[in-house]
Parts: sequence; structure tokens; C-alpha cells
Amino acid sequence: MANDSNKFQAIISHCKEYGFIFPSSEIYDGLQAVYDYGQMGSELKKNIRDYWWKSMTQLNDNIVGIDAAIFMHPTTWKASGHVDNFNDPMIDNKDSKKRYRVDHLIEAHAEQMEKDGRIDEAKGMLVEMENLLAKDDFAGLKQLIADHGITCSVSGTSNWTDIRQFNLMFATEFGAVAAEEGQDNIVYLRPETAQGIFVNFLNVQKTGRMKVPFGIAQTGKAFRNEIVARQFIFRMREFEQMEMQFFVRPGTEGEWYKYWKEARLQWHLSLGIPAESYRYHDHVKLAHYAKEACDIEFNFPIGFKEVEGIHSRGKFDLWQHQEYSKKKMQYFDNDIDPATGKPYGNYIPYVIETSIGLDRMFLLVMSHAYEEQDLSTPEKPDSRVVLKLPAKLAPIKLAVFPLTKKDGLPEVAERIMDECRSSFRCFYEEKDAIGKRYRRMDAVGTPFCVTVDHQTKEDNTVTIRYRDSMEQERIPVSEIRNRVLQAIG
RNA sequence: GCGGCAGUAGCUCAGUGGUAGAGCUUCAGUUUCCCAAACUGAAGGUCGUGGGUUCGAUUCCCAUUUGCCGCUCCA
Repeated sequence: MANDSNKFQAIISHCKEYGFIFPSSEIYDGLQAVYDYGQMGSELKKNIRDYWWKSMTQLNDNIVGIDAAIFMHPTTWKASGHVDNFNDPMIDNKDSKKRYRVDHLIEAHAEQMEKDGRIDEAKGMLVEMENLLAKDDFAGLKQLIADHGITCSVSGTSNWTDIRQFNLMFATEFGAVAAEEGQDNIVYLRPETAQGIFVNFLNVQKTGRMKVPFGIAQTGKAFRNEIVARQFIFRMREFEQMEMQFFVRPGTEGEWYKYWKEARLQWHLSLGIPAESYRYHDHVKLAHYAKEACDIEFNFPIGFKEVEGIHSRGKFDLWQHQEYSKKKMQYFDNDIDPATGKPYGNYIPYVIETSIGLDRMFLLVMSHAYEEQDLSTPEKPDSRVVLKLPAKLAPIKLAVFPLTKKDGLPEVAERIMDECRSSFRCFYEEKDAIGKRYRRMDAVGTPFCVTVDHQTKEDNTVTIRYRDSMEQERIPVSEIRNRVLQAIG
């Protein structure tokens, strides 16, 4: 474990040193749990996103993509349950360090009072609590706790901190001019992208003439206040999700849940990452919206952690939006129900959700790819750091090196660059010894390097050097482009 | 959020109550015909930030911030 912790630190350092990830606003000492993707990282992240997008929308005829706004009507979050479920005032006991939700603390005390026969007193306290909660009167609530001598069950003391609100969602003001007194113009930065799909369910279904079962995919930023961060890009306040909501006929959700659970793991394995690095974690305790749920976990250097979730959400989300918006979130199913011989008719579709964190996937790919190798021989010590990135995800696909920077070799190399750069990302370098250039490319995961030497001028061949094996092969210049395209296809 | 440890060049670190050094990296050049080469030269730090003690603080003290470890929390 100590060793793995070192590996995690090494990956973080490597990400910074080679332009993958920087702490946000670093010149101002950074911003906790926020990170920026650099010149290499943004390419890798984009490639992961594209690979997901393509596997969802291009390879499935019945899945389409959207790009919904981050701002959404505030009622969205009432319907989704985020406003009520994640806005709780909290209080800490200074002695036991235990944190309580204020309402839970007071309610537990009321129960005790009722058991002691002080029923009216308990009722009075609860009524007062409701009033104070409704007014967000935290000072009043703390006074209420003090007045009733409520103590911590662990420490037994009443040494409380001030009451603070835990807000999962980031709030901001809508409109260029500040609201007038009492006028509520708060909007939230979305804490998940899924709701952008649900509120567009009818739009997409009708304009795309989509027939159940069908899916809507989306990638985009989401924002959450976390109580602690401190796990590099694993847990960030601003992060990117890749979600797909799959709408199915009620009664078929079980089989589709199974289908996507399996299909999503296959997607991960298609990147060449070994199956033993993955496991499922089936949820026993389910969230308010879920009927069945599991996580796909990956063996990160910090242990097995969730990278993707597959949830059977039933009709919860569409139903909630129907309730709040008064718009019918229904689908008319013309298919014949063999049981009745009649069409299935109108219903609210059930939803299977696949939701993967792009940043976590980035970390997953890095964790899998990062390798420190000892290449020492009896004659001399040697080592290298190599990122064994899947070729289709690598930021740079091909590096082109003239063996020396004279005798016309750079000119030949430039011609190769011209031939390839419109097809994939290439990198040219003529500085330093050839071995050093190879190693620099290893460190950023470039799968192929070709080197132009004097023989190239005679027979139009170059050596192509493979990142993982470090082996070289002589191939015609005319074949370079196809070699790379084949590997990244 | 609480406790412990830490912050000196891009990276890894040394150092001292008298306004800072090494290796690697980077850049310019010489030499090099396939895996961290050598040589020459150069660049780069208000020693995390603010305050205090002192004739003088990177060094001692306090606060603050960021990171790491542990605990706590995490639909």
C-alpha cells in the first residue's frame, strides 16, 4: 500500500511535469480540488471523450447525443430531489468531532423526550425547529439545541460549533443586475448532466422520431461542493461526466440493466485494460431514485474505486418532471403486446443510466499506463518512465526525428510531417541525441517514432520504433501513415 | 472540519541569524549515424504569504495559505 501511494504521487508529479494536469490558478497558490488540463492532458481527455461518444452514438443506431446548458431552470433541481436532499444544516460536536444533521439531532432528542412522557414539550420543540429551518435561522436553531440541553451521544457534551449549511450545489445569480429585495433569481450550476437529458426527453424523442428503446448521450461539466477533496482529479468540484440515459418499456428494465452493465464493462476492456483491474460493486443501499444500481470499480493506486455507475432509475426522473412541469412525459408505444394482442399504448418510459466520470477515466488510463522501468545492464544503469497509453488515446501519435540536423535529413523528416499531420497529431524534434528524444516521447505516451537516417536518402525507408517494446523496424516512408492509422483506428 | 508533518530554481534536494548552492531539466553552440553521451556557454529563486523579535530573518516566534498522512464526512 505504501508503494502504491508512492505510485499515486509519482503519477501526479508526472502529470504536472509533462503538461497533462496543473493545479488550477497555481500562481495564486491554487484552488482546492480544482485542476486544469494542459497541452498533453487536454488531448488525452478529448480522445477519451471522443472514444466514448463514438461508441455510444456512432456504434448504436438508437442512441443520439445532445449538449444541454449548464444553467437549468431552478425547478429542475426541486424535481430531481437535489434541493431537498442536499441542503442540510450541519453541526459538529467539538469534543467527539462527530457531525450531525441539525434536524436529525433535534428529532432524535424529541423521540427521547416522548419516551420520557414529555410529549407536548417534544412537539413544541419540533414545531419551533420547523419554523427556524424554514427561515434558515441557524442562530435560532443553535439556541434551540442549547435551550433543550441536547448533547452529543458520543461525547455526552454540549460543546457545539456554529451551525453551517452543507450545499452540494453551487448557486449563482441569474441576470446582469442584482435581484431586488425578496426576488429570487438564484440558479445552480448543475450537479449532474442527467437532468439536461430528462428535460429534453420529449424534444429528442419527437424531433428524432425515436422509438423505445432508445438512448440520449451527453458529455459535459458538472459541479459539486464536496466535504473533502484531496484525491487529485478523482474528486473535483468541477468535473466532467459522460452520461447516457436509455429509455425502455416498463417491465424490460431488468434485462436492459443487465445489458448495459455488461456492455459498459466491455467498453473498458476494449481499451486493452485487463479485466482483473476491474470489478463490479452492486449497491445494497439504494438512492431515492434507484431500483437497481452497480458501480464499475477500477483498481487505482489508491485502491478499488468507482469509475462508472449503472443505475436502473425506473420512471422516477420523468415522473418527477411531469409532476413539476405539468407536461406529459409519456411515450406512445405502437408495438403489439403479445399478452393482450393490443399496442402497449401510453406510458412513462423507464430509464437505465450509465454515468462515467471523464476525469476519473483519465486517471484510470494514466494509472494503467504509467510504468517505471529498470533498463540497467551490467555496464550501465538505465531506466525510463513510459506511458503505455492505448494508441487511440495517446495525445501524440507519431514523432518524426532526423537522426542528425544536417545532410538534408530534416528536410526529409519535414516531408513526412507534411504527409501525416492532417491525419493525426505528429511531433517533430531534431534536438539532442536520438535516445533522449525516444525517451521524451515514452514519457508522454507516443506510440510510434520514426527516424530519418542516411539510408532514407538512398532507399526511402525509415526506422519505426515501438514505444512498448522499444524495438525498431525498417519500413518504407510511404507506409508510415497507414501503419499509424491502422493502430489508432 | 480536527490532529501531525512539510513548503528553498521547472524537478529532486542541500544550507546558514549577516541579503543562497548542487544534480537533473531548459535554452544557444561544438561534437555525435539509433535508446538518459561529452564539452563550452547561458537562463532561472523577493527561500509559500503576512506580521513580530532583531542592527539585520530564508533561518527564531505567531498567523495564514497550499500539499501530504491519519481521523471525520461523502444521494
